[in-house]
Amino acid sequence: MRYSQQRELIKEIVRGTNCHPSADWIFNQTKKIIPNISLGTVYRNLKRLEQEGEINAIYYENIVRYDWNVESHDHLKCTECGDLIDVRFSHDEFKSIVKRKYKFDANNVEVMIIGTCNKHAKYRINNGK
Amino acid sequence: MRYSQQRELIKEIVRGTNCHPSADWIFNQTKKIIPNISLGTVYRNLKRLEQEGEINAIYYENIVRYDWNVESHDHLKCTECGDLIDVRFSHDEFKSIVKRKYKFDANNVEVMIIGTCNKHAKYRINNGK
DNA sequence: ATTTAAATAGTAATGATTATTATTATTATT
DNA sequence: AATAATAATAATAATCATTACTATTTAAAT
Repeated sequence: MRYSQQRELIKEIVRGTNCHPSADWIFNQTKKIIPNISLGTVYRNLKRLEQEGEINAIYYENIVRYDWNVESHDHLKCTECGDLIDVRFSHDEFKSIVKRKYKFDANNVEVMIIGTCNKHAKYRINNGK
Repeated sequence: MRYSQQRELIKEIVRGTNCHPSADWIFNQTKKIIPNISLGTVYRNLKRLEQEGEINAIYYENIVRYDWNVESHDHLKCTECGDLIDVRFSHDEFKSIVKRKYKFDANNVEVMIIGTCNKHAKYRINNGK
């Protein structure tokens, strides 16, 4: 694969944030450095980087989000602020259950936990200092 | 809510299949009965039926799929044929872990297991009769 | 039967993503 | 270093799922 400064920048941006950004957010960041970069370039390179295992893609709802964390992991999605939070569960039990009961060969398990994160707790208990 | 034959038909169609259909598939089925039904009507009613808990929506990738099964459950997605298969796991452990470690209140857990279903097994072992 | 408002059909608009194409830039070759 | 070959880009159009809009129809209350 041939070098391109656009692709390097895109990779750097994804690796430099914990916010699980969308293509559009990444596009806006890249424009600050390369003002005439094209949105198609961002999409093409994100897909490419994902295929090569350089970054991770999260497919949930109608938007693809990207993640520098390429290790197998799961997410908490807060319905109040939309944030995604990385978590890690073992999937071995799921894999062995579906193999045994359904003869289904699992490559990947994606767990999305929907709820509200600690920023939005309604009733805080004051335990004193 | 006022009666409409369109909505009744849509509900019947979703409840009458195990194929986790998209809005477009449902639209094509309804057209066989009500030829001039509108795609917007299908989308509007699917959303409505979901909000009322009459049917279930599955948000994965860039398409919404519907399911008559409104009990909490999970899915196996076959990358060969695209089929979704219903499975049921307990989510209690996940919920208690994220509550304890992240102070995250989980309402819902969605597990999607990606792999290949038994229809596509390459090497069948013949154990004899 | 008349009225009222909810629901529809038909169509336009939106938002995310992908495809197309002429131009530009990287890398290999002379 | 100049040239050639071709991969990658910018700019734009197209696509696909979904939502919004609006005039008309229809269920149901009076």
